[in-house]
Amino acid sequence: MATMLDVARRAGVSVSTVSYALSGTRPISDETRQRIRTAMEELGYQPHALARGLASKRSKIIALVYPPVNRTMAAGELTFVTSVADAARSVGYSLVLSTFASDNLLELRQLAQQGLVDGVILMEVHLEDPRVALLQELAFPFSMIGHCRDNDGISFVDVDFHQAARDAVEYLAGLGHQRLGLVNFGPEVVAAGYGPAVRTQDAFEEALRRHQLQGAAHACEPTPRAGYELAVKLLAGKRPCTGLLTFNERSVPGIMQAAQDRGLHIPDDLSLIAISSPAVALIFTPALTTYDLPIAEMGRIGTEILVRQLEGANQEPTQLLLPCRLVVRESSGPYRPRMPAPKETGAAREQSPVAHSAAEGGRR
Amino acid sequence: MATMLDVARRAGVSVSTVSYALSGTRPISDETRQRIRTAMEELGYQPHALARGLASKRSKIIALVYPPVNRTMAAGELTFVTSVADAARSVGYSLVLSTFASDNLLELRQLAQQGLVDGVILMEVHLEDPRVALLQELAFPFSMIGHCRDNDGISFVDVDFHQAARDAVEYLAGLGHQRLGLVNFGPEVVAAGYGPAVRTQDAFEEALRRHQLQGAAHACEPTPRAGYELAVKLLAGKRPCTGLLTFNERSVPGIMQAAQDRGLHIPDDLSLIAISSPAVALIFTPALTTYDLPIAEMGRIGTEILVRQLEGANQEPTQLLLPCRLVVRESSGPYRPRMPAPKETGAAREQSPVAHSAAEGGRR
DNA sequence: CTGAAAGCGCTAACAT
DNA sequence: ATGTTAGCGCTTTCAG
Repeated sequence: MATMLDVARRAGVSVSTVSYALSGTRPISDETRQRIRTAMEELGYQPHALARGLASKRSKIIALVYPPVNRTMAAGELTFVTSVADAARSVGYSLVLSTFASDNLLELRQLAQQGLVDGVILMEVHLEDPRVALLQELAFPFSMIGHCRDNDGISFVDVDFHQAARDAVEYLAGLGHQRLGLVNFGPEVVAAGYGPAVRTQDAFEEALRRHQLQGAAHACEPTPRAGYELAVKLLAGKRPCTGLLTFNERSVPGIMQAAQDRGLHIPDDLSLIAISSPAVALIFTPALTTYDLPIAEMGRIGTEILVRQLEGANQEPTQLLLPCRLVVRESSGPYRPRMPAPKETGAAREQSPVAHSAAEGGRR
Repeated sequence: MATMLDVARRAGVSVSTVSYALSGTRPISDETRQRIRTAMEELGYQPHALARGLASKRSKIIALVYPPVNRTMAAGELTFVTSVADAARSVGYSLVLSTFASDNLLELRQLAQQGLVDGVILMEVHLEDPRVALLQELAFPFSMIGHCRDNDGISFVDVDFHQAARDAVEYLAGLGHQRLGLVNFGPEVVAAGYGPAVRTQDAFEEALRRHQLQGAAHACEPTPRAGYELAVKLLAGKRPCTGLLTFNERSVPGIMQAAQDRGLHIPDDLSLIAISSPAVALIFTPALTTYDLPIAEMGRIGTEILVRQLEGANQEPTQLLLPCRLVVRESSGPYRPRMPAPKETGAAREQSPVAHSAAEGGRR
């Protein structure tokens, strides 16, 4: 590999001139610049990233800290990573991916102190996140995809789960649904203070109260089986849920299966709404009505706010809550009460609306 | 940040002693080692990755080159990345993720020449892959997840798609299916020589011939809609396909929907087999019979064979074709000919087997 | 507008 | 068993 010294010699200048020509940090005569450029091309010169980093104290590398938990099912997960990688590359940074767990502060400390990366992006953030405390203590630059309870001075981008959950409840209420359910993540995840789980649940319950609707949030492991078992319960009885909201994509197949097994039709008997990536919505039949997560955008913004911190002076932190857009597909619709009908039988369809709408107070 | 010199001073030794104590490259007395260790702890010393890399000419970083194409739908995609990251970390390497396209040789050359990474792992490999030629020309260490037509001297790990496709045909034949279809990727992908697409198709067609079965491979974009449209065609006519194989996960929802719309029951009327990750299999109803892709294993092995190359002397290349295990779930079963029945009607079920089994020659 | 030279923090001969 | 020291390839004062 040709070094900067090789280039300098060939161009008949000093190394520092080459360096300055490369960085543009000081004026170089056109002629010199041209000679240097030529020399570089002839030698196929590539600046050495480590040497540059060592000398300048800035590696131009950032890390994405992506703990192996709570990952959503589908296209979304990789999208986060690639959107960050793309965004980083477009501003001249490399991305290293770190997959250690959220409670592995040792690895995080190492990452921050070994000089490899200039800053990190935290994912899977919890309301109280020990990683944040550590990074602040080390005064190490970081941004978050997600946010904590206390975000003083921290740059982050997150989805507005509160708004999404509230809107979803209102949307369902507007369709005439009176008994709703939130299919959340497992109990430990909520207990651990995983942001999306907690915020969605809080907003859901609050909206329920405000609109005087029946229903509750339910813990559910992120598996089709768990979704099935929960849905079986929620759909049983004479006053089953008719509207379900979930951020737990992996449970959706189970929920759908449970509905089908009970002879319930989506969306006629049950509206199902997911907070999810559009790609996931389409793999289901019927296609899911969703609040679309702007995943790629979050990745991009998370990167940008970190890089701005690294490049610019220490300015104000950027804190961004992105809205989720409601995209109505096939899994949601107006409340159309009827008797649950056994599979492959349409018989009960005609009479039930009356019975139910009377019982429920005859909305619509 | 404390440097090695700080440690040396505090321990009353020279920097080289600290360095050797750290690397274990030469004998250090227990007492000295202990003093050094203490000093490091007291100072919270972390070796500087860039300095170390610059001096030793080995950054202990590898790159995963993951072009943004042909990605499968689900858990699999991130699993590749995380399994590589985990494997790398476990042998003391960091992972940088590069997402430039396969034909972006400029970026690849840069990556290889800027001294940041010691080697790369190539993904989404094509039969003739220009990236391979470039890396060989640069004599830059690499391994592949996937493999080319000519793999002389190259270490790789891949799934044995040939075996999987052949086995799938034989499995379906054994169930009595006579008219099969392969739902492949889009025509450009096959034409471009994307390994899995080509190998699966070749093996499929060959197996069809050997077993004297009807059927063909069909191009299909990786979307539910394309899957739907293709399946509608394949399931139409009086001699529709009764067994379908696909590596194209994204098309599966469409295929299933098409079957359902035609009143076809899976697996009674149609067996559907996917070459896929287990996680994907379970999100469908019925759960997919699959040839399970050992994704995490591939990521791990791909990393290990690269690192072995980097650490060890230049030994023989490792070339590994991993088998896919058939996991029978709910989407495949014996050929049970009957008349296609309209939705929610079971009437035709009883009589059709007779008609069809006569027509097909009465297997079973 | 350009050079010279002192590091950045570490490794690895070369010494002893 | 340990110390000395010359780099690794670049950035960035300090000087002109």
